[in-house]
Amino acid sequence: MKSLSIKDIAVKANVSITTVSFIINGKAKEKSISEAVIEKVEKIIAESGYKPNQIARSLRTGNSNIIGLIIEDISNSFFSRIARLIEDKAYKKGYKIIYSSTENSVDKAKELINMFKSRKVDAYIISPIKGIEEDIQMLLEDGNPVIFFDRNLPDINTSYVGADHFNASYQSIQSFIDQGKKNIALVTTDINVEQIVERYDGYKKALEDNGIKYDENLVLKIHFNQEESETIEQIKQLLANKKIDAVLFATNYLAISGLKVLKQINKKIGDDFAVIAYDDHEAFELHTPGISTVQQPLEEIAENVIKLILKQLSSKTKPENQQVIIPAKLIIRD
Amino acid sequence: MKSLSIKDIAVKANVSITTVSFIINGKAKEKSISEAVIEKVEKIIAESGYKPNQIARSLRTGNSNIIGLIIEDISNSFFSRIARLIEDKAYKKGYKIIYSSTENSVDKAKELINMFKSRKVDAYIISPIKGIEEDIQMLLEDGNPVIFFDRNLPDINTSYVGADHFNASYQSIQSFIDQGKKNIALVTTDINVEQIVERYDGYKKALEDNGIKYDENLVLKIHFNQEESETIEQIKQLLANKKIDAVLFATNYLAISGLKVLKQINKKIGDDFAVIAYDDHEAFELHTPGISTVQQPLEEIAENVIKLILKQLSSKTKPENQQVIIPAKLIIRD
DNA sequence: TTGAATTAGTAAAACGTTTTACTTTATTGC
DNA sequence: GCAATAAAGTAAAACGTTTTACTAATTCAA
Repeated sequence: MKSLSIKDIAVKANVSITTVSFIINGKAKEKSISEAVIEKVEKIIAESGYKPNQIARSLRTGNSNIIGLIIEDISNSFFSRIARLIEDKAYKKGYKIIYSSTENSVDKAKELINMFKSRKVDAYIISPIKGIEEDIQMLLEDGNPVIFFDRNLPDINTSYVGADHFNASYQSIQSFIDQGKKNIALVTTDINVEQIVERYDGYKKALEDNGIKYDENLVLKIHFNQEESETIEQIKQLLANKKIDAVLFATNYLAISGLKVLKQINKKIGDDFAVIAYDDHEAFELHTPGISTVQQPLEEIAENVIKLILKQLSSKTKPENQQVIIPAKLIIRD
Repeated sequence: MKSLSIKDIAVKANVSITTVSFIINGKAKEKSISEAVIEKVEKIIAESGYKPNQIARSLRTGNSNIIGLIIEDISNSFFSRIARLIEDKAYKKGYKIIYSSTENSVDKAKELINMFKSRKVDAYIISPIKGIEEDIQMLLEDGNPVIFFDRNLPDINTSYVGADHFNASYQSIQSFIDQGKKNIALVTTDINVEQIVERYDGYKKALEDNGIKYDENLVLKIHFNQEESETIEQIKQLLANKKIDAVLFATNYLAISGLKVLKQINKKIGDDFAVIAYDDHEAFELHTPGISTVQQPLEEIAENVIKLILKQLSSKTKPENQQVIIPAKLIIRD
């Protein structure tokens, strides 16, 4: 019933707790424990199915082999895919991931940080939101490895991995223009984070470079956690503007709402109306016609995040902060 | 730098550690600590930002306020949605969720169970796979609350929450037949779990009840973790059979592969060819025409799971096991 | 007035590890 | 033959809490 402790093993093997601990932690050689004792203890451990209590271990060592992952919403496929990739890669290095969603709420984000802190996670991987700068700053000051991905907070000085949102957005608009589009709309959110701003800047710059005047009526900023029905209503209104011949959606869920609108108002994507969505989604490939998307390099993002985190975890001194910007890929479908 | 401990607070307040502990845990009244001391200590705690070390707490109390959630794959939208719902609901009751994916690997599942065990999670919510019966049995014998959802293991005697897969499948086929379909295919997986078997049984029974002969050539069992390209190839082969006038896909990712095939071979869904997918997905609503689906009652499943778990956690004695079967909803789209 | 009960609080053990500093015995070098 | 070194192992402190059992001072009841 009661689970075994190291003491039980020590008693069974007739050695001290210390000895068992050394063996468990692979320090037997270095601490000169005899081959015979090692074997005996290992046999007993294997037979009894003893597993060290990680909580006691964490309490003593101060680290947990757990990395905390804070994202906006696990049910968004962008995040769930990246979470899965990060989980896989961390797992292979002996780290576990705990993840939790902020739902874009500053309060929830702060609570999560506190929860992770009091659980002594070894590192934090965060897709941050505005308003938690202070909390992050404290983590950094306490010497915790913190890495941002997908989004960055300009005021905070830490490593970041993300796609090149500015260029991806720029290229999307450029491709519209190359197709001869003149009235290009942008549906984005009012979340005030760098990556969203960059997408917006790329949109503006591409227009400007092509001598197209920026028209504020063509930009729709959706409030970040309103009901989808309201979003749909607003997009419908935007599209009532018949001049619009192309739309860039700045996130996949906005694009999905947008596609629902198109279906409702029976507007077809084709030669005279084009759409590009940011962040791929299974629905886009299946859609008829296929929806062109800016595909974020999920695999590379996850790879780099883990690489940077592990580097920090294994080095005593804090390595230089790095900003890894990975090009996104524009996938043209039809 | 170093984070505060209860001792620091005690020193600052000039009281004993015990007193601080009582106050933190809301036992001050009951332990007759004076109002003045309570206030003083609470003020110091608030000002210093002290947060109890949950690890030490867990070590001492033996519970963690964490519930472990084991699912097949967090990047599958069915699981990520349900995870999100469970997370939300648990969170409101003061429980945190740690989740991790098994990827349908028995080894990984066992490892996860061990990891959760050594981290002393208070309860386990599992979408189980065949092959982990023994491990689950051990958890149960040790008195851990364990609840299955989505899938059940017949040999294990514990609570379960899931949709009524048999009837959902039966109704889907019945609706095909009502539309006059005669050659109805089933694309399913070879995972040997109850819910998949039930979907298959529902298919067979509906055919039988309508006097249609079961034709084994119309049933395709996809190996559960093969490459998608292979799956697509196999579905393509199946659909080479021109007689087929309806297909039920037993999971959402199979349906997605199926839709990709339809797109490739340019086969249209319409009067003479119908499709129903199990488990809804954003892509199905957006698809033109809309894809009919069996919608699992995610909200209710999550609700019931949490309700049962919390009931077990709050009662000393283990409550009766319950099997909660919730009707699924067939959504006809076009 | 005294013994019991209440109030206000504390000391110390316990949870299960890791790790430091130590002991004892055997081996080596000269 | 003896000091120094190596080999094999252990006792006990520490990590930060909770909780049990205790003390001391005050109040109460008869």
